[in-house]
Amino acid sequence: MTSEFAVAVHSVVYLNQRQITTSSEELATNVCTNPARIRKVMSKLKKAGIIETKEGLEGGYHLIQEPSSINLKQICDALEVSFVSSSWKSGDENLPCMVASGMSAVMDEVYGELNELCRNKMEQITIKDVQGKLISNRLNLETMAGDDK
Amino acid sequence: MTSEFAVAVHSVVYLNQRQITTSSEELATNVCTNPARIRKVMSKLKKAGIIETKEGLEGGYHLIQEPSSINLKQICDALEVSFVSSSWKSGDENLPCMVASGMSAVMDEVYGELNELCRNKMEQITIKDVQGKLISNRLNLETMAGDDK
DNA sequence: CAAACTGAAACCAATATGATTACAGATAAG
DNA sequence: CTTATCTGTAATCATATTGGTTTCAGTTTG
Repeated sequence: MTSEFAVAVHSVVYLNQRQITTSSEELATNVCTNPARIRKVMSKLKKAGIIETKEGLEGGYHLIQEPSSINLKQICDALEVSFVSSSWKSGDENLPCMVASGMSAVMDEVYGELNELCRNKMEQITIKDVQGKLISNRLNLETMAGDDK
Repeated sequence: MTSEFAVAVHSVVYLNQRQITTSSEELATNVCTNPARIRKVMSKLKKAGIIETKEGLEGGYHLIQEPSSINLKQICDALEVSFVSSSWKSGDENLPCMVASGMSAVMDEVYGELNELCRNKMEQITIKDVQGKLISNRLNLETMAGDDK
């Protein structure tokens, strides 16, 4: 699976924390990738109405939705992410054997179902939830460190 | 995602249809891949107790479970398949920013949950079900062809 | 023991993924 | 109205992942 989804979620969380218009370069530094990739991903989020962009001097990206109303399904749909898929196909449509000619279609159906399942799960997680996970992970880490003393 | 899972499911369905000990070469021809890959996948299914192998002359693979009692979770567990995952990580653990340092762990958690979801779904589909899908797809195709006349 | 198979590893080729570079178009500051 | 700074987008390059090929030791049967 491509990691555009991670880039997008990370960027949105960062934008939510910054609260001000942020350039692709600053985002790239935080995400640890390059500005062009950030721009490619963010332009899709813009088309989906999740963020707004501003070109020119002092331009960049900013959120236009509340973190509690943005869910991860909106993001994966905006990017047309496929969580489960495979480009390699087993068998061959033209072989005179039901198994050889039909299995790849059946597997595609299976992958499609799994993908739907994932998308539905993503609908239940918001950016606010992700921020919550970040914070609780951070607290756990600090607690662990404390235990060492 | 790697396509070992497709190779395994395809092979098991074929074994179920053949009912006799089948060589890696015959399986490779049906799956459209090479015998070495078949052997690599099948040796894992053997360790999981799904198939039996026979070395030497007239050797090969055969099922040792009923198609209705083999589910796809058994197969993906045998292969240690990860349906949803990403090797690329956003951010960097060492950056002094909660988002940059913590997002990749959060995304890994998310991917892990999705993977569990997929594995649970796979538990509900048996090899017999897959064979059923194959047959119904085949029937649909024939019906479509009939409509054309 | 000879033939036909699996098991496993090393190596090669093709494909997919991310990085880099470049440039046109937009916008704000002066 | 010109310049600097930003996005949007595409082309190209580098690297990583994935699947294919080859090889050989070990097993089993005739």
